[in-house]
Amino acid sequence: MLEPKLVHHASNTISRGQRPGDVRRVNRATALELLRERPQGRAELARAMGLSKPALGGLITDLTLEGLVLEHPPTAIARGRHPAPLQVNAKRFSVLGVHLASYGLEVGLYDALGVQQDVLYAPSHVGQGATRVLAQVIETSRALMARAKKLKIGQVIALTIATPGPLDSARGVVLGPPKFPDLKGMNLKLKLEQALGLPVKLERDVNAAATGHLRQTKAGSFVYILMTGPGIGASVIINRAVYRGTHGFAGEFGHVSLDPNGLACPCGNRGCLERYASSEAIEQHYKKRTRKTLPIDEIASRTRDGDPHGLAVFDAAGDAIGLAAVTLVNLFDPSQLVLASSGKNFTDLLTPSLKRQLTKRAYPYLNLGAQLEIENVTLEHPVAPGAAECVLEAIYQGEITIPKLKTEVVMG
Amino acid sequence: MLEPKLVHHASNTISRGQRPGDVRRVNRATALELLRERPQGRAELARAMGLSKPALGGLITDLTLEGLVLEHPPTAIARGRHPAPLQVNAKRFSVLGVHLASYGLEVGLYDALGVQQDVLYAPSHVGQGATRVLAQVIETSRALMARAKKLKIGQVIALTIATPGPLDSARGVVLGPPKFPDLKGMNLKLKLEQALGLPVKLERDVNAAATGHLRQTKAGSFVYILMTGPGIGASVIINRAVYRGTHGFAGEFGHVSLDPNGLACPCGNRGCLERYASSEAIEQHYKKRTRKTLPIDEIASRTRDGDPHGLAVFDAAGDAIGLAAVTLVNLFDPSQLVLASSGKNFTDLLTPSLKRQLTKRAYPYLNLGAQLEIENVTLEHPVAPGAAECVLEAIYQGEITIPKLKTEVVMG
DNA sequence: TTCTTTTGTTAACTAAGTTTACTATAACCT
DNA sequence: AGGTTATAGTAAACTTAGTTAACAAAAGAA
Repeated sequence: MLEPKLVHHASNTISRGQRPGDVRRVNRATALELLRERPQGRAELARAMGLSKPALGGLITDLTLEGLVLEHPPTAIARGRHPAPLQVNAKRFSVLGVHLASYGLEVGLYDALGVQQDVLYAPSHVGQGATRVLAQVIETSRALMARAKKLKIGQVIALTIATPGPLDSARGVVLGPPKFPDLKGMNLKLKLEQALGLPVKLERDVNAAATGHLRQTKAGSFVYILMTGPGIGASVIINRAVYRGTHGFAGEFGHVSLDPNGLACPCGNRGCLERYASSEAIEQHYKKRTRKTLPIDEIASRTRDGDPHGLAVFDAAGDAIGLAAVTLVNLFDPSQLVLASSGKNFTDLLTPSLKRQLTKRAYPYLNLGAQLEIENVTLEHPVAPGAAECVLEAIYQGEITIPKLKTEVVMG
Repeated sequence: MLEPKLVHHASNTISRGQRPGDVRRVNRATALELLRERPQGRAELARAMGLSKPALGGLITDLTLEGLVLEHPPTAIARGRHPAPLQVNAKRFSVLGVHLASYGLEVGLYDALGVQQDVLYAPSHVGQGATRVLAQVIETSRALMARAKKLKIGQVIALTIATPGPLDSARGVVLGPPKFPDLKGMNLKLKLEQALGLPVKLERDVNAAATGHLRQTKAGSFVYILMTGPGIGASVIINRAVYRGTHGFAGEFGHVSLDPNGLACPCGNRGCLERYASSEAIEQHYKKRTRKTLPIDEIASRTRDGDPHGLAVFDAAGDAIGLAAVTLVNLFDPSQLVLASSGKNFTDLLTPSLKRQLTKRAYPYLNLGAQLEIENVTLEHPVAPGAAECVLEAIYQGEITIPKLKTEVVMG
């Protein structure tokens, strides 16, 4: 058995001092985040941030000079002088969001606000070797970048590639997974950066999807659960940031064991949730009951039409996820559970039994399970836009630098 | 069934702007933390914090004027001018750490460095009603404060009371637990503040113990597991801070379910870890095997002498904790697992089987379980000093204000 | 037209850093 | 003994990025 030397990544907690520059960096990022949520005037933004109007004014002047923020003519709202709405310049630059899944590849082009402008899908070459897969990713990305030039949109400046874990996000190396071993050990980040000439971030598919969800919600802490074919992954969001754990492996929800003597799982454990409640497991259970091999979408659609076998298998899967979720709630105490699936969403079929288990078993003494909010994500492709959101976040936080505008303002 | 309205506490993530004052607050706290770890000179501290020497000098001048930091005559170390060692003034003030357990009460007196100066134990009055328990806590604390006056030590300025959860730490209200219902609904914080005239913090016993452990370790993220009589609680430490979850209920490790159809637990779930592996469960299992009713300490001691029944029951308990820990590792990916028990430590008897389960079942693909570090805490009373550490942290971070010195320096 | 309200800017001030230069020690080496 | 070198701490001038107070600009209301 190989024994990879695991590296600790979680913020090394260097007790460092702060300087005035840190203040500016934080305020800059905060201002951009708030403006991305909703365009607004200087005064309103200053209030939202708890800063004085002059301080915020200066910040905006900087951002405007960099071309990141645009000012529009005032619009009538209320009494008094009308605010000049500031908004993030959607065309200042653009990014790619890449979703490399075992079943296929999706590359999307997104403007600076994260709105999709173009997208390309490609059938999977997984199983044909790492070189082939890598080439496919590079080709598709280049194709999209070529098409981007014809659109009136800012230059592509960075990308995130999202793929199933485990990964070493910091170094950009793919470490697995057992079921998708082609890329194992490849430094995907480095190869892509060299081939495309752009900064690249590597991210777990679930974390990307959850990051995308952050744009849609105001909740600060939640658990995002993504069901993709054979797997069930979770992303734990704490204070609006992905919680990664020491090695970046946090959130392996699919391997919560429901039965220590249950079915063996390639992960090495037994009775893992994935074996009972993943899309593939649901398909298998349905087949066992009906002798029919149907894709999950079809099973879901029949279930909505009242198919009792469908109801039974979804109910059982919901029970299983519910049991695992009880553990999750006991350990994390999240405010919300977000359920997503790739492809047509079917998680709403899981929620009744899931909710039942939670109500019955998660701290009933305090009614915790009953009060837990459950949200179903209806997006069919949550990962690629989420990947885009990951780079955007890095860009707006100043981790990735934005190339300067040519029309630079020079002081006389 | 009562349905308490749960309040979300987890940092409300108000996207607030930063000001220069925030910089100072952070740097001040960081400097004190580093000095608490080890006395050192200005230059060294400046390097550790990444600040310039003059900046740090100013910070120290402030702290010295407040009496929080003392400067000692230089001591020979190396070549060049010798640094004047700065250290936190242990006698500037003192605090109380209170551990209210179902089996008894412990109140300790700690100096500003967290070193115990005095301690009082009292037999439990739990079961005799909330008023009685409260009176006992107040009496014992007053007694210790009276004794403190005779010691040459700073004034007692605050205290933390640690008790089993669930709690509403922010408001200071005890919400449970099922097994220790006397105080349910009482605002312990408020009552103690009124009776003792000091700021009071209420904290989960496990969180207090884990906070205490933070002083002993450099690890940034770990899970601290505390076995107390009937319960097994965990405190999740992320970036050297307790992770609380949305309502402050994170870390209910004892209620990870090992078997959805297992033994019923008062928590409402079935097959909870506590029912298999708590000290009380171990005692019961031992009794079942041997017909002897012995306290856990005695069983542990016999096990060390080779008692096969003891070996068997500890092994089984370690297996159970190991299974639950696999889930914990899958979800949190901690760097370390810290095991503690109140009373004579016996967790070393659990580690062999625990480690075995982890190695076998926690991400064997990446050898995660095998590489997870397990640490046994040998302290017999980890909670009270941990409680003291909680207040100290709050004080040094500026959340609790330190009364001014009488010998105030006044500018001419 | 004038009043009121709200936005955004200007000017002067404050907080808390940084850099550069200097002084104070102390060890080491002729 | 006295210069050299290394290190610690302080002083002065400067920089960054806030704050407050005052005011100009814009727009609806009286």
